[in-house]
Amino acid sequence: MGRSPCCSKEGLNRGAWTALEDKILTAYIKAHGEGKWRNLPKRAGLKRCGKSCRLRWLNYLRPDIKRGNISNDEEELIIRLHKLLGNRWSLIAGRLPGRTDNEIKNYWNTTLVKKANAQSASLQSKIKSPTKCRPITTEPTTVDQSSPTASRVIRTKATRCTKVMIALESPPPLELQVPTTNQLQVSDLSPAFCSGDDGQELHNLEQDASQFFNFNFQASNGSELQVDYDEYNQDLGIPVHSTTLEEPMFKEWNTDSILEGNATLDLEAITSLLDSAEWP
DNA sequence: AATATTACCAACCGCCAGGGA
DNA sequence: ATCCCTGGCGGTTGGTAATAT
Repeated sequence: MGRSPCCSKEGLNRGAWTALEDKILTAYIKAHGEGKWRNLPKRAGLKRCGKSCRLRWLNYLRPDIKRGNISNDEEELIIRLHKLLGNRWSLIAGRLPGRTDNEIKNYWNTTLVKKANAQSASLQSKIKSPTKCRPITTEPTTVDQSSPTASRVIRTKATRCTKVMIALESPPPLELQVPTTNQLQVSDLSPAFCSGDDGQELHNLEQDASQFFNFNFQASNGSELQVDYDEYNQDLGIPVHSTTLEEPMFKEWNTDSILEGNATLDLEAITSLLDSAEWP
């Protein structure tokens, strides 16, 4: 006997989410909170599997999701954590506020695997000829200026960021010490990369991290997130019910109210943990 | 300019663990 | 103790944009 599916898939929408579905899901969760995923689609009037709703919310719609490319610092952290934790994406993501396990998994599978392979190849060649040092080539950090509020179009398709636009008022880029080739090689073998003179790095990282969260998730004015249930339900061919989404429900929709007070990246603590002898 | 290939990422799938009945 | 439900996780797939030929 096979396992019963999480929900009946008949008549359900599949594939990319539409902007309207996103609005409905967002509004519903804002009003009723997360959880009860199985019942959520029916109650929200969505023709989606509950699992799909959960995934969409966690990976895309959550207001504390950090959009934009992975920074070099995050990348280094991912690499180090992956070394320690393996493919425990949720654990890794838990140490990178605003990043989802899916995003990190994708990033690893598409980008870092190649770098890791290149590194190991480099390491092997280094062992054969120790004088040859191949530094890790890090791609230039790009800044995706398309915040969730920057556009009303909710992109659900894969988008590649190839053009970099840096706003004049943007904070100066992180002045991280670029690790020397030797340091990288050492880090390749042990989690001791961050030991030593990285106090300033961590300070900068912390500052940078706080910038991630000090912005206000632009509380949508009611009209922008207003969901026309009637129209949507008619489109779906389901009975119209009178769900009213009150505008005030969006008033406190910002990261300050959603994130915990200490949600800023405690990279220092993370690094200390990684470097501590107690870490397995 | 057209076509083929590659890169990327959102979404899906199946399995598993924890908790409640 | 057992069963069932729910939520969560990691692997994989499919679609599309970008790039190469």
